[in-house]
Amino acid sequence: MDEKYFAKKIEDKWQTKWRESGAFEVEETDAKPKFYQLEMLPYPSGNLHMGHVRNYSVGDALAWYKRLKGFNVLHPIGWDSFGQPAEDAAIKRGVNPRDWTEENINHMRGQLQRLGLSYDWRREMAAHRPDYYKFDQWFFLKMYEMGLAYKKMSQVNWCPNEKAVLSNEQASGGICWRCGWAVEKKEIEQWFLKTTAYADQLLDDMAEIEAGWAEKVLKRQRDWIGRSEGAFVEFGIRNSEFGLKEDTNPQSEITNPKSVRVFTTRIDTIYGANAIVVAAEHGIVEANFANFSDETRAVIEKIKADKLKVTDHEAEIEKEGVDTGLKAVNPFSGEELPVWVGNYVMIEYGTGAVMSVPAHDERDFEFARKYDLPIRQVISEPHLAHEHSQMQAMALEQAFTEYGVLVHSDYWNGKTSDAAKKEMTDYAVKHGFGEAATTYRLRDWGISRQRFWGSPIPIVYCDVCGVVPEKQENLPVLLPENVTITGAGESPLAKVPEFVNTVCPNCNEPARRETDTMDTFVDSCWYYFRYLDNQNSEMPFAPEKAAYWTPVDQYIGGDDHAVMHLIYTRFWTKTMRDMGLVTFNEPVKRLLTQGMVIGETFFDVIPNEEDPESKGKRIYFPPDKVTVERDAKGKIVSAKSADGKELQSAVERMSKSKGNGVDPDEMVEIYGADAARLFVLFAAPVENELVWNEAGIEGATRFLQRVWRFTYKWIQEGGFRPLESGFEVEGSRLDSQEFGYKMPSVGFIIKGDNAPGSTKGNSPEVRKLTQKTHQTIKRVTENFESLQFNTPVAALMELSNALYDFKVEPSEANDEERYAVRVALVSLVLMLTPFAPHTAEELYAQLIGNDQGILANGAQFPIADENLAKADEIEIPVQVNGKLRSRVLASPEASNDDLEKMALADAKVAEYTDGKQIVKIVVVPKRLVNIVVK
RNA sequence: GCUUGGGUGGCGGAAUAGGUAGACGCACAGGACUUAAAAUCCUGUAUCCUUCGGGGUGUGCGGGUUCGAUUCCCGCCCUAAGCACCA
Repeated sequence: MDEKYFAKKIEDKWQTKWRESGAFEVEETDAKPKFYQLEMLPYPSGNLHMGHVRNYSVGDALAWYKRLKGFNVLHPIGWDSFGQPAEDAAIKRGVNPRDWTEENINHMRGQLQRLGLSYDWRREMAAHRPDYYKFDQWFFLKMYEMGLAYKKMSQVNWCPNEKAVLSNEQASGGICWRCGWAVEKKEIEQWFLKTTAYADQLLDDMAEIEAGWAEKVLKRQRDWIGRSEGAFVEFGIRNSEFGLKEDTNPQSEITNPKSVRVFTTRIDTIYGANAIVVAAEHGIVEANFANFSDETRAVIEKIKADKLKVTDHEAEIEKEGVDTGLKAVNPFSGEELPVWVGNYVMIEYGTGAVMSVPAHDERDFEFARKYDLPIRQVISEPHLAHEHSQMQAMALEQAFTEYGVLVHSDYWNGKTSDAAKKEMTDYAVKHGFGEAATTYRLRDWGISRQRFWGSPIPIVYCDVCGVVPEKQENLPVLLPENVTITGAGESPLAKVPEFVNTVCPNCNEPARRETDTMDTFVDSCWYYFRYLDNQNSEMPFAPEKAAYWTPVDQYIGGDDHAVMHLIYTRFWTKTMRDMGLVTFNEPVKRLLTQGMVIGETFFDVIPNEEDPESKGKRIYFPPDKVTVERDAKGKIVSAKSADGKELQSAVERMSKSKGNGVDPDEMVEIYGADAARLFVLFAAPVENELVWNEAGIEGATRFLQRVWRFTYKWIQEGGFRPLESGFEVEGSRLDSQEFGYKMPSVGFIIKGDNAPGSTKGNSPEVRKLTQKTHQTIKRVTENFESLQFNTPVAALMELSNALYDFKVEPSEANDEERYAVRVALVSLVLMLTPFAPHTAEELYAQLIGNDQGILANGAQFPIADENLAKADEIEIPVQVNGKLRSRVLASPEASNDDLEKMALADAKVAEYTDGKQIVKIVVVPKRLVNIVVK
């Protein structure tokens, strides 16, 4: 054993050993319970960043913990390797996206391996390889068969100059990223997956995972799905010349060309309706458009045009509208209402038409204020109901959106909102002008992308047969090689004749392929099922393998994926269940969302007034090129660039472009993988943001070195020489029931009823150390079970400090002392494994005298012995009137009476109680005594 | 604007279930070792007062419940994230 701790040396050694022995390679077995530990797979951008390091360090710690707890742990990794950056690199630099991606994967795989992450590398998958995307296509065809994939018109961002479809990022700010032209919306036909068919299941099945998912994630998903219960109500149209051309209400089953159907969650407010407001695209507008005045038409055209503008979602859009002159009839009151077009009504949601009730809806209120429409209160707070019913009009300052009691509502007066909602809906149904309805915010998932670097959608267009799905046996539909990608034009594949021109799978006549590729979120929907069976060329995976390994026991990733990815993959699982591939509803039992890693940034803001496009843009400076002055508290006073320019600073998400990224390779080079990983886990709770601070990592190194030095000293100075008397000694490993894990030998093993480690020991020091050992085991175990990673590191540091406090020289230590140290040290090393596996492996090897490795030796996570963890004496604080005045030492078994007596007998306490009347004494067993005096 | 988290030393953060606030680490200061430095080891470090025994205050602010509140309740302030016309 080296006297000094050389991180690089032991990390190389153990990484090689693990690889050669296949230490983390697993297969299905009934011998152990399974545990599927999964982390979100990286996009192969070229370099690992600290966010990855954090994510994978947490996952690896859990994987190791579960292994040491006797589980058969599946811990795989792969690559989310389709996507825009590869294509952008191809456009900008003319590289082949495939080569670019493969190179990046090779580099990043090396980075992961240098971190010593315990993956089963045989199971690696990459989305861009045909053996994977073949099954994206396989799934698409299945969904097409099931009626879950369909085509419809939909909007994309469109650059009229480049004639190219842009992603949201490329259209950021409403201008094309390449040429700067104003981006427009354009309607093209695209493929959709029917996520809405599972809206209710996506909501209701949350009950199954509530215990393991953070509430904030579930809440965001609930909001995203946005189920609202309400009613459709039909308003007759009095002077509509043409009526509706067709039923424009996709969710409706009642069609009446002479009416407008609205969706409302507040049918109880219907007597307060002052208008019907419809979207500009609504059928009733189209049908009567010719009859409208020029001004009306102009407003409607403007509203439509505004909707095609790409805007940043920041600014609140001012309400705008126009009275069409059409008249609707409130089916409850018979009152005639004007029909308006309003820019705040969305054609995509509900029926594209609302009843405007300004008194009880904020948007309608704002609209009514602007156009001076009447505002009538029909819901009142219960205690004001009588008063309100006497008044004709109420001057409301703002909309009253709460539930209450109905007023000015004829027959329904006095009813509560709850009761009225139900009864009025029933009434509408009975009279044929309405029905109960549920609507969702969730839209079907548009998966068409007009890009090259994705999985081709396996559809063929035939002049004879129409839309024809490719045959399963013809999969994969391969991406062509050697395509020049320019970024201009509709879809890169459309310009590759060898790809486009094909024959119809149905009639063998010439036909054309679909040239759109799939959204990369498709790849990440089911990748973790591919790990189970990544060589399978017939099926995405064998259902038996899924039955063994899935659902995923623990998933870890950033909460930026709380909605999209995690909803899509839940949706996908439900379709796989309906295909008979899996038998459960939910793919992930427990989800841990980790916070971002952030760092200080320095930048200059462009004040340029003349060029409005670049105004306000930030130019970032790398922190190491910035001269920073800080005050005594460490706050930045000033920051200057090399040429003396005053810079602003902030704390932001790490990224290359901001110059505040930290290179994991550099960290590993300087401090070692173990120290870097240990620090990342120790620095902050996983859910929190982690502000990167270089200084802290030295603390992690220091801790590992302390453990190393202690072990070295005790081994070198004979602390673990055979015991001298009273104990049976063996030369090989042996299970020690007392400790729940194997206590292997360094020349000795203790056995027998009178072994000192199985008692508390005789000297106070030994008792204290033994106690600390078992208390630490208890704490660390509890922390792992509740997914805390910073506190167990603190506990291990305490145990290490306790060993340093144990002031006995190894050469002079007696059997009892040496045994206690050994138990503490082996426990410490085993508990350190999840955080610093290389160091732990090496220390363990030194302690037991063989190099086979922790897992091969069958070592397990230590188990705490409650009896040994218990303290002989505990300190009981004594309060007088709630203020801490003294402490007394008592046995943990001391009765309340004993504690009370001891407290009263205490001299310090007496100072505060003398001459006062004792009103009450509160005794909390094992906790404290509080004496209340007057 | 709405929703949900979060406010604890110079900093990151601890504190089962209402029961000793500040574990552990960083940073800083002092000491030991050394020719010296680094490393290491030891000591101290919420704050104010102190006759050095100790005492007062303190978990964003104001109130409440309780023998006792960082923890529970009410009101407010600040902050981060998400959503943003979803009827």
